[in-house]
Amino acid sequence: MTTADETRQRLLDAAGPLFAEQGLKATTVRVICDRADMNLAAINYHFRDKKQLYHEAVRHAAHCCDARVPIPDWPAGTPPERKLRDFVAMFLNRVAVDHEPAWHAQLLMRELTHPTPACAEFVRDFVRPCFEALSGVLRELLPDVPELKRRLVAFSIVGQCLHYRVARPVIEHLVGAGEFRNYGVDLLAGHITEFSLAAIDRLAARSHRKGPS
Amino acid sequence: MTTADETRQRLLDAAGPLFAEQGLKATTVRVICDRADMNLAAINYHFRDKKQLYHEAVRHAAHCCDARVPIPDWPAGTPPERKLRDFVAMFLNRVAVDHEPAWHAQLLMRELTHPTPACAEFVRDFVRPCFEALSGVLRELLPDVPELKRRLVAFSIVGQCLHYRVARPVIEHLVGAGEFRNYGVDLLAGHITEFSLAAIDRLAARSHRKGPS
DNA sequence: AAATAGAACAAACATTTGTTTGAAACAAAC
DNA sequence: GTTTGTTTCAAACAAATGTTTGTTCTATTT
Repeated sequence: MTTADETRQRLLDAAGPLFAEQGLKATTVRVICDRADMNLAAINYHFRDKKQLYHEAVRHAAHCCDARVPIPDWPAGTPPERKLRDFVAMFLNRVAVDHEPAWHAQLLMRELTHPTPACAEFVRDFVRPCFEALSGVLRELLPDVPELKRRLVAFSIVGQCLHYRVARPVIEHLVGAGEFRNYGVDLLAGHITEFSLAAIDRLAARSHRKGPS
Repeated sequence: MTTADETRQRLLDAAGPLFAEQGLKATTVRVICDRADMNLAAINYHFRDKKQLYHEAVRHAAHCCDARVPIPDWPAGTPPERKLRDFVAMFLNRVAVDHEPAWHAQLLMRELTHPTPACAEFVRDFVRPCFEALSGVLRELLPDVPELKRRLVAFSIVGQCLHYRVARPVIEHLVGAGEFRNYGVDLLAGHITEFSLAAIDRLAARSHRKGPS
């Protein structure tokens, strides 16, 4: 039965942007159904209730995000500097830049900053694999650095990337919408990679001077 | 009349944590008044309506944040590296670490990520002065770097700091609440300053090699 | 063609929500 | 002690909200 799945999709596509912008509680089922051109009872029929629809929207967003911008799988021998650049570009493509539909990344950011019960699954299936990939690259770049320090480096990198999504409205307000339009993925990825590699190089040099443990 | 101001404060203190955690729409006036041990009509009497109370809560949070952790005013001749370290520590103290009451920083972060009509004032009085202070320091550290590039460096720095507030729930989930407790202001400020100064040094060297414009 | 199961729909339901109202309590000024 | 202006309070109001219900429509099966 394809019609039921289509309806579910229509509801998800209508609810997604609203959930992403206003959150679960502030979004009403009436507005969702209006936008989806569906009857008011559709949500309770096709999903159990509003909460369940929200949960499925998060799952759907994570799945699409993952499928569209997969975590790179590098051939053996790829230099770790190259891997870092790829990772940053991938990460920016996931969260910072607006693909259509834009609500996927927005809803995931909401889950990051204001977790709901859907967050545990979101971290397990979406955040952690991403974080592990970066940790692997950093283990290559900073083999002799303690685990705690390496984590801080990882957070420095994802923090730089996420900032352009998380604080986007304020950044636009700050530098003007005109300049913000120049912040494409290539520019940002180039800057963040360069910035981070410089710092990593110095850390590596220092830890090497102190000697590998 | 001190009693009216006290009542306003009681309402603000009760509403603040709720607004910070759930946002304007998801927080009900009944819960606020319950927590403040006040009559249901108190909000509409002392503030015009719920929106106004929210707006005042943001204003109050920004004011307290500013007063408790002021932007440093360095004596002439302070080395810019030292200024950067001070700025990072100040910024982390403002947003990353929990002072009591914790809702001040949380509510401001909500305004950052999900702006309301209160945002314009928030950016003008709170965000921009902070950003200008950092820009000044960076002009000293990177005098020969184009404005755009310097802005990206600024965002890299505040992005690193903000990440520990914005993504705190997920970071805790990721590294465990035990390790997260180690992330004190000193540790984070040290790391972020070191990380950023390394990158800045390389940028300065490169721009100097190309020659000042 | 009749029967059946899945989907859509309008209407209604019980709560919840922000706000208003008019009276009561209170404190200060005359 | 009365008056005046301010603050508190219980009750009520209208609008909005998530969910349920019983019916109608539709397409597939028998």
